[in-house]
Amino acid sequence: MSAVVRVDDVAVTTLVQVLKALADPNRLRIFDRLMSGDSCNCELTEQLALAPNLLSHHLRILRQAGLITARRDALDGRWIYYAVNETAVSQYRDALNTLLDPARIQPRPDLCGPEGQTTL
Amino acid sequence: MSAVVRVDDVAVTTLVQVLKALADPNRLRIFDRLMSGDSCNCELTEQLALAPNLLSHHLRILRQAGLITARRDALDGRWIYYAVNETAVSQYRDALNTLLDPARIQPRPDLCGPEGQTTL
DNA sequence: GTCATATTTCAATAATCATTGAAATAGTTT
DNA sequence: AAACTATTTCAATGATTATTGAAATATGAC
Repeated sequence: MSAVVRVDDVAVTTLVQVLKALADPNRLRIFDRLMSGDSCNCELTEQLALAPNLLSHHLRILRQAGLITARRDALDGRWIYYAVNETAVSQYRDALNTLLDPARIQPRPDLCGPEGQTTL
Repeated sequence: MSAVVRVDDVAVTTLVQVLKALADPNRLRIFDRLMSGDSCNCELTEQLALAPNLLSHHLRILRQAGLITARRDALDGRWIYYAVNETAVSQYRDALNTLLDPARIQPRPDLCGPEGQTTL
């Protein structure tokens, strides 16, 4: 029992998309900022010293990965607030926890090379 | 107290390198295979249906990110076994756990747009 | 030494992606 | 309506990177 857990079960494609979204210095900083609370494009533009259109590009990638969400200001619809998608983030956290779980590391006595034949 | 934790503290560059290393379908599968025990190039070539030199390329990136290690067969040095670097993986797991920790998500009443002015 | 094996490195191509500046969209104000 | 504002989309460029085939390295067998 306790079949070997493979990441294929957790959908490689989805996980790769999330990892790719975070595997960029600018996006990692954007995401980390959003963990400290919602923010709009203009605010991030100031804090991170990036062009608004570049911000918009990175925000879209984070959104397509499901990491963040967008909503318009209730009083002035020109502002768009970005926020961390808590449920998705928790889900991805669990997936990465499984992927990197040291308990999953298996011993390997039957190596394919000559060394693996010694105990046979 | 409880200063806002930023990922800058955990070295953005290192984390990006690790995320980049895993943000590829082939490398994610390679890493997941190695979680099931050490393996050599030839074995991965079969299992993943990739060219040996391509495997070698991806294995190097995983190694440069600190995720895996390499050692030669004790009896026949032509074989090279790759294995997950347990201490590094645990460390990266902790870092990602912090990055994606839902408890870090902060409320944001003072939004930069008009909506944030309502309660003032 | 030569030959065979496991793997890596090199060089080139193809694809992906970050960045930039200009134009377009959506919303507000007057 | 026009003028203004926040943001996005578009098109183009430059940089990175995955992939491929050929050559090189390293080790062991003869």
